[in-house]
Amino acid sequence: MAVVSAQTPVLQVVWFKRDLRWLDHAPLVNAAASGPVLMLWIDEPQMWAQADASQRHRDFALGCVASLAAWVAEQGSHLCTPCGDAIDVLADLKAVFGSFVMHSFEETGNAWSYERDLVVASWCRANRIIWHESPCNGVVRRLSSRDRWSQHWANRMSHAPLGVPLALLWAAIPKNLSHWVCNRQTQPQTATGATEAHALLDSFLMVRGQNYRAEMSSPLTAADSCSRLSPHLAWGTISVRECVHAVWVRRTALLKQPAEQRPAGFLESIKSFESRLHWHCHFIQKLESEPEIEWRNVHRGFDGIRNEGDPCETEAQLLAAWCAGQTGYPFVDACMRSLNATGWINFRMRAMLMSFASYQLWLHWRQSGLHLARQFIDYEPGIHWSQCQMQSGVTGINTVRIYNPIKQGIDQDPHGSFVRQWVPELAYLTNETIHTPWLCEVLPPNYPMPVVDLKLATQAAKDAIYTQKAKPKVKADAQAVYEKHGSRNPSRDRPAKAIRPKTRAAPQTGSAQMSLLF
DNA sequence: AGTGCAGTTGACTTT
DNA sequence: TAAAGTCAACTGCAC
Repeated sequence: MAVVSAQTPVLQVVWFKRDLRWLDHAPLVNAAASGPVLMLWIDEPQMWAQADASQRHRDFALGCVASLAAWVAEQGSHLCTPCGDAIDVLADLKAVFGSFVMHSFEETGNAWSYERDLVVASWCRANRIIWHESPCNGVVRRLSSRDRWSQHWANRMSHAPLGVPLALLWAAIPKNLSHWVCNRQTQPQTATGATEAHALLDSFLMVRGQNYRAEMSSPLTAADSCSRLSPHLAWGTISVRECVHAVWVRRTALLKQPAEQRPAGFLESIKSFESRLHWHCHFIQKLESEPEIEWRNVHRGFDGIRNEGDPCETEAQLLAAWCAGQTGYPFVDACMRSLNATGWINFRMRAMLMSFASYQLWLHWRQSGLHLARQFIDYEPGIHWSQCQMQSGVTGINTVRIYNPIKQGIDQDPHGSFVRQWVPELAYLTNETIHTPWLCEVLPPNYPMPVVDLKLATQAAKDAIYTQKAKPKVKADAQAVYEKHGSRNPSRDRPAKAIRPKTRAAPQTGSAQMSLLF
């Protein structure tokens, strides 16, 4: 066995994955403290070939990589961005450097990335390479119980975000690896990366977020009033902890102002934003604890209620209409077309789109979920698949929420301006008819009739889902899902209601624990 | 002035 | 992050 002298500087490889930043980056700090650092991002063709990946993701990620590369260049080194399988790249590194220590964040990703990390871990073991993985945001690896999860999260957030390493010694990149060096000329010139993330956070907390709470629900206002940090959190150009600490700083500043000078609603909006940062990790934790969430119902008692195989002809047509924004329901179509064009739509509309596909169209969430995954620039596997399952009613622990697209349209887009923008063939209709064009005397040309009857389809979906939910075995098994994944955070629960006088005794609905779910 | 009543509101339950 | 239905309290108004 070779004896490595204490003086031998061992190469420290920082493997960047979905953490394309230099601030609050534990692997970078740890690497810098241990030896000469080589910065690595691997362009993995297999990753981009997965069913949930899209060019849109790649464009965003490459922009962030370019921004990271620019920072590394300013620091006097180079970001290595080889293309290929991680194993092959690591083998090349070993061939050139002999040995190294690798640092990265724990990744909670799709099945492909999970498998890849298992292969990398086993390669590291076989090749005597030490791989240090740092916890990512509030997600806990090998979590034994959900009971104390909120405390875990609070503890993670309580420490100040890490700065740039005080001393950074760069490893020399040998000539035979010079083709790995990121050539920024070939990267897209999108303005993105950590700098943009911090600019968004700042403008949100100082200005745009004042009416976040009130304006996040409508697609007319959400685009400006929401933080728009989601793709940055997904690609790690900013950490959740950086956001949380910025929220605390802003809240302190607001509280210092005399109440009458304080911008109305800002504190409430910031509180709402902070709770969503908590949710962010809460949902990713589900995928971390149960990777099968990506393709299998969390509650197996809902297996088979929808077609899990290849879509039949009717289903394929419904799915295609939904994906293309051609369902005949103007608000659904406007939201989908807007999403397809921009890569983003607000949360409530995402829920409505998913609800429509899952209930009125009765499509399995995996099919519709893949379309959304590819469209969302901010696709975050843990959040996405948890949400898909929730909005399809197959978790067993969440309230069934079936959205009415006509009501949502009237509530969130009362003057039809969002519909007019994205469904121009309906632009000439009046406010009164724009959400129900099939009721017009003369049908709008070039716009489809509803692909399903809303009333009938909604009723059929309710019957099916509630029948399933009411089965004793399904009810009983929901408890196990709750134990594994349910939120124990009481602050997310509705406060206990005061007992109203003169009413009959309120019947107990569900267990005390179940009422803690959101 | 007090009563009857249709319509509204809000809290709560069911699906 | 739902929607629809139920029930009781409340409101405005006519007698």
